[in-house]
Amino acid sequence: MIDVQEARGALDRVLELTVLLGDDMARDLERRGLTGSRAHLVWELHRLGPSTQQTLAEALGVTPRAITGLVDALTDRGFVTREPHPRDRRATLVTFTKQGERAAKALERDHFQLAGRLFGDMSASTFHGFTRGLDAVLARLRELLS
Amino acid sequence: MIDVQEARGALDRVLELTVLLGDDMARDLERRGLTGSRAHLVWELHRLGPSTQQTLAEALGVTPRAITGLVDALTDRGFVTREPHPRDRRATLVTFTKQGERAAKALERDHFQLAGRLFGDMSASTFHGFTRGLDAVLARLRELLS
DNA sequence: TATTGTTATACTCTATAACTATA
DNA sequence: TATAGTTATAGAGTATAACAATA
Repeated sequence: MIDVQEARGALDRVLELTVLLGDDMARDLERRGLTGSRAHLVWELHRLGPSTQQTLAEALGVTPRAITGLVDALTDRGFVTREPHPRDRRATLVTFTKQGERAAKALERDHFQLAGRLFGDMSASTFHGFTRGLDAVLARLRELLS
Repeated sequence: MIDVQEARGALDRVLELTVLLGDDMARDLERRGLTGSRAHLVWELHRLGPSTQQTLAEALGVTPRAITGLVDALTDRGFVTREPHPRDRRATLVTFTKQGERAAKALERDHFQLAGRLFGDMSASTFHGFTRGLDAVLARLRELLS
């Protein structure tokens, strides 16, 4: 249905969007004293509550070893602590400090704010046209990757 | 105009799109023996023709030191060579080998193919609704980052 | 003096493999 | 035996700073 050149133009703009979005979010994270990977851990910990490093490894899709490094860095910077697991002495429960809690809530606020900035002023018809196409592309991509 | 929760849902799906797109492209690159950063250099070199490392540093938005590392890796793997600059003995011209040329063309083909897979089967109205919203979001984002 | 690309050093993120303590 | 998390080691990407060769 769609011309190849037109499709390519759309893909290029989608890729530009991913780059700019990454830049914008990295800017926020730097202000919060977080890198992308550390923020991802904070985000998931906020979603899951106090968690073992195994659980976090699965949530982030990285090895347990990578979690050790991220938790070390977040501990050094005062965002989280390692607490003993109440029923398994092999495991630790990664837990927010007050500062970590505040940072997680700030990420949440930044996220809402960004959503508002990107879409808040859009007309309903433009917005729904966009999300309709977006869902179609997402469905295609999930199919390609499965 | 748009509800905050709806906007957030759209942002989440855009972020999911960036992740899946990254996964899909990384899969192609691995097949070509390239990492993301090295492929980016190959892509720009294809666009620019034989270039100094300074030029590539500006094109990729990284420091000259990072280019040294990428060119070292691409040279070791047979994608590019460092040729003397004809008029400036300080500089080198990074130049494709036959293999590098083939890889660049393969990236181009993969790119078109991905565009076709994502958008090719889309109805014209869905496609144009999508690109209209996409352009609006891009414009917003450029504004935010400027 | 300024520029090109390098070496030196450091930080971040990631992986695999071997190991310790515990289950 | 299996699991949780560590140490050891390695590779990739990036940055700043000091330096050599050349402009």
